[in-house]
Amino acid sequence: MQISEAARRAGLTVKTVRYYANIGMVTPLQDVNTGYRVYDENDVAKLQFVGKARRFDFSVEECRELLGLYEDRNRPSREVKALTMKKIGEIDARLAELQSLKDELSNLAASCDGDHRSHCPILNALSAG
Amino acid sequence: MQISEAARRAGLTVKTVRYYANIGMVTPLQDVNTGYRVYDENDVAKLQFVGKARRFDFSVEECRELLGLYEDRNRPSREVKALTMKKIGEIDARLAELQSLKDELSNLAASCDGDHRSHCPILNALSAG
DNA sequence: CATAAGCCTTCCCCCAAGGGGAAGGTAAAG
DNA sequence: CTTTACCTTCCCCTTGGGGGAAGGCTTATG
Repeated sequence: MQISEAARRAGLTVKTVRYYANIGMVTPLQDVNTGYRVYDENDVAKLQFVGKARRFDFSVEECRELLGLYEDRNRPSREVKALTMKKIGEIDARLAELQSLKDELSNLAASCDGDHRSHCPILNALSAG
Repeated sequence: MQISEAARRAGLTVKTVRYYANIGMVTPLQDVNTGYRVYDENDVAKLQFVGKARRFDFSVEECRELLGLYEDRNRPSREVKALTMKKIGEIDARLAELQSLKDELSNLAASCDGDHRSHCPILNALSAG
């Protein structure tokens, strides 16, 4: 099939699929005459896999790694789990960071009247050394 | 003072301070002879303000807006509060998204033995349509 | 036959928010 | 006089593609 159908079936944009081909992540055959990329079922499966992993916040490089593990029928599940746990750790760290930011901003917002007057504890806090 | 001292006092890198000058956010005077940027106390205060707002996850454009409000002695505190509430909303949305991702990944990780064998529910989930 | 539609290709610039480093000017100190 | 430590501009790099130009292919229609 052509790239647009592969993209549609994987739930990705054509640009994205072409990008994955360019970086060597999902590499279809290429028609010698037309230069068109030709995707098969296996390519579509890989595209879906990567799309899903991306939605799980795995980076493109991590997706490449997962894809390698996915294609290696004999890899230990340990490796996949380790990558997943690492990602969970990163998400945890980001959650804590964002929660802390939210708490501080909430405190500031609560202390600001938010009316027509100019007095503003938020700006005061931002400008305090 | 020169840019390195301004950067040091604001807790920013020289690159960052120069960048803020280039995009017109904190614009110091420039020595006609040497071409050196010359910062005064007010510039440093603005740099500190922006640095703090950036740490609160405000984008550079939002910082520019906050800085405008900060410099307008007569603006209603309503405007600042609105920007802050908007940012809190964005953080909330990201928190929910990350929490959901974490839950899903945690479920997957829990179902995977993570041993030397190749059976891996994580990969199976990623490859499932 | 001409041409328009609808695919496809490569190529280049764009985003945020700077980081890294080269090439070159300036100033103060030894 | 030269070293050292500043400073400047300029350009490429990052992530994960998006937007669009210029051009090639095939097919359908007038």
